[in-house]
Amino acid sequence: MPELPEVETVVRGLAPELPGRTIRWIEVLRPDLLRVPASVFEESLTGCLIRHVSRRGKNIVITGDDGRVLLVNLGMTGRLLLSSPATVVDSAAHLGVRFDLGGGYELLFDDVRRFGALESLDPAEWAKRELGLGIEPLSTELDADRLHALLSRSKAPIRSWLLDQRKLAGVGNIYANEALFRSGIHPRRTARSVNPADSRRLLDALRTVLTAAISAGGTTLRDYRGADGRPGEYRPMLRVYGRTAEPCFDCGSAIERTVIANRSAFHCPTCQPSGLEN
DNA sequence: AGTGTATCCTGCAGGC
DNA sequence: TGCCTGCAGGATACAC
Repeated sequence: MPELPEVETVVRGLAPELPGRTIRWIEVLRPDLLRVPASVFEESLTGCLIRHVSRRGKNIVITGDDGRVLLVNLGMTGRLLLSSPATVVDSAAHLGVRFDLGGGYELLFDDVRRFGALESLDPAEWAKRELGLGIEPLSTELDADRLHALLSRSKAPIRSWLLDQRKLAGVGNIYANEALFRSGIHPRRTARSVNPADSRRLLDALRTVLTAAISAGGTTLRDYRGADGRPGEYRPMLRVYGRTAEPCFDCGSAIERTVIANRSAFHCPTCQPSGLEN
């Protein structure tokens, strides 16, 4: 599911509500969402005073007063919902973990497919984990030159490169395909074939798409919801993702679906030449 | 070392 | 109606 804009939307929904609240108790209904025994998870977080909510890549980072981090990855179908006295959530059909925050507030992790994960990390573990994540695409530390330098080291298909969280953190299949369309780059071209001018356009396209999607509250294909339970509204703005055989908005050619590394890729055969024609 | 493939899991759409 | 196949916003253990 959830890529950077969706996770950012969840974080923005939780950030005004969670800090200052304490995790009173935790109920684990689906232990396979954790990487440690439920008792260990519960013990490490019960009593934790929440200080801060942020995002790193596709991860929701909930930091406690002692620096401990509750790291939430939504996987494909995960939802992190805030139930409050004013807005009671009763739609969690696949509830996995429930955090009681007192005062009628509950943080609910709901996940149909259970590809999501919740982890409790001490500051050192979190610092180590974060080192493994690539640069944030919206960070000012990333510019076209740096992106080009990173791309030039890989002969992986550019679509695969964009999905690799160790290189760039937060981009998933929807926005990778959308950004490649907008920058006129065929998804199967090698990363190192992307020249400086391409890199400039790709970075601009990534930022345009991610920023617009955040403004729309993300893209809901089926399962995604914000912390308030509302779907995202970016779907109608998608230009290639899920539009197999439909006309390209720019040139009218039929959008093609191919498979790269076991995952669908969508592109316009006219607007995104493979570079292998001649 | 750096890639692509297969797998985890459930639900839904489409074909017959 | 019902069965079957394929497909889905992700991450990761493997084989090459």
